Amino acid sequence: MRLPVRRAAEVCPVEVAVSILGGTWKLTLVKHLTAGPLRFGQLGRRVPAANRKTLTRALRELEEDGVVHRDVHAEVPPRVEYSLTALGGTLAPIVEAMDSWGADYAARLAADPLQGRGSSRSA
Amino acid sequence: MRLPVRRAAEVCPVEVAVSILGGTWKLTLVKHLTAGPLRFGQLGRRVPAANRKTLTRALRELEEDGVVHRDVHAEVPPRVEYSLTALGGTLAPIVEAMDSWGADYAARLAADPLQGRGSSRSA
DNA sequence: CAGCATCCTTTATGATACTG
DNA sequence: CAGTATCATAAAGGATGCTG
Repeated sequence: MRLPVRRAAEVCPVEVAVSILGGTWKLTLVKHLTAGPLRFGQLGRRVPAANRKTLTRALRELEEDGVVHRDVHAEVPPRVEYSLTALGGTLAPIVEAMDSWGADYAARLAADPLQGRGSSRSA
Repeated sequence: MRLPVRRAAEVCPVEVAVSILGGTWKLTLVKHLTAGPLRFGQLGRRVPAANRKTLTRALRELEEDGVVHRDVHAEVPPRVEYSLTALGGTLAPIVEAMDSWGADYAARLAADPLQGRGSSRSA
């Protein structure tokens, strides 16, 4: 459903960013990683609504897109640390802008529960 | 597939923004409307890759979410103008941030065509 | 012109259970 | 612990044709 990055690039630069970051949980994951590297389980506890498979897929795609680095430690039990790449670090302004906009939007919803469609899209 | 806004709000503010703006074409439409109101056909010509139905749906959802205003003129032939609401106008920083990030990303791709997955997601 | 109706395909996301 | 495998489902996005 999401545009391939190269095709998005032919349309509009914003669409490139959307195709890489638009997936559910992806920007939330990036946001949490902004504070520093986290293990798979730690990320999972920070985003309980996402199951392991979904989480794995999102992280793999972010990795393929060069946003996230995956560090597998050869230990038992396994330890896998995720961190932002240099490119991923450049997402900070986007994360901040969307975080504050989303917070404002949520505040409006709370103030006027009748506004917006709110439940027209499932999970 | 996309989270309902209210559920997203329980997870993370960034997820609220993603649920509203994450759909294909949506941020591109907002970007074009930043320059001023546009008619349906004008928007379509600016985003030729999206067909009428997809365009209509995206605009309706943006309208329901309070980002876009739809102005139907009682004329023949019909004239429908889309514009940003006040709330939609507050998206400018996000649009700018994602536009420049996407442009940088596309430039990297062009410089090193082997990087990224680029075609792992269809349209 | 700006849509809507219909039908279709893809795939994102999830539930659940198993494994090195 | 950090996954993978399998199966299921809804919904996003699209093609095409009709209409006030």
